[in-house]
Amino acid sequence: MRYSRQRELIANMLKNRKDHPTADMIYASAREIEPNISLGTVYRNLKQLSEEGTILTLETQDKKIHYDGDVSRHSHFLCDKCGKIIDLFQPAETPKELNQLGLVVSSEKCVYYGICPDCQK
Amino acid sequence: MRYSRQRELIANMLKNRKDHPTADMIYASAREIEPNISLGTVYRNLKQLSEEGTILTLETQDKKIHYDGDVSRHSHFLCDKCGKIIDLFQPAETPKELNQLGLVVSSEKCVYYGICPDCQK
DNA sequence: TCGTTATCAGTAATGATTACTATTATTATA
DNA sequence: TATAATAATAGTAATCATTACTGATAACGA
Repeated sequence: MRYSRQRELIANMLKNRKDHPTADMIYASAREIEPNISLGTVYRNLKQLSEEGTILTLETQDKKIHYDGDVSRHSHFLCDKCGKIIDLFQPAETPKELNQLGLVVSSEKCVYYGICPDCQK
Repeated sequence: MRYSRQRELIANMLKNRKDHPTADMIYASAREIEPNISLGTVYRNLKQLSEEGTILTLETQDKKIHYDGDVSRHSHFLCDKCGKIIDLFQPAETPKELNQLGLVVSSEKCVYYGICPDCQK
């Protein structure tokens, strides 16, 4: 993969913020620094960076993909009402500790990613 | 919520199958029994049923929502290559046990849902 | 049985994401 | 350092899963 100023900008922006922005939010921020960057470029690079493992994705109920520049091991809390995303770093991931953070948890979704036995052949 | 033949059909179909179909897959199956059911009806009812907690959703990388009629506590394995979804019932959710199932796990995503402190006020 | 209204079928609209194309920028190599 | 090969880009059009809309139908309490 070749170097590109646009990709570097996008990656750095994600590393320097603690929220979980969508593509259009990143596009808006990137425009302030690189006024001619296009939305397609943002999408393409977000896809590349996430496939590389440089950033993470978070598929939520709002039909938009949220991106996370923090690839350290942590989970997320998603508010069913306002859609807010809260980082959960260990060891705050037991029902007790979640309650102590003031979070009322109603459900939990855990997904593992990798290669299945069929595709390993 | 009123009774509807269409909603009952959709719910029953999901309860009776062990895969994780998308809306259009459910639409196709439903058409075989209820030939005039519309795609909009399928989407509307899937949304209602999942908001109720009768069924679960699984947001994957393929941009389609997958539905699961099994609401018992379990996780999922998602193959990065073929997109296959595999149910993981406890206690098969430790790295060791996942390996014993022949699954090479490269990453893991855990999300909790509920109401955040702000929205509880 | 009747009135209210949730639900439906069918279709149009939405909107996030991807594809396309001519141009520009990176990088390996002479 | 100049050059050729080709990723990557900006700008725009297309895709397609999902939602919204509308007039007709069906559930169900009174």
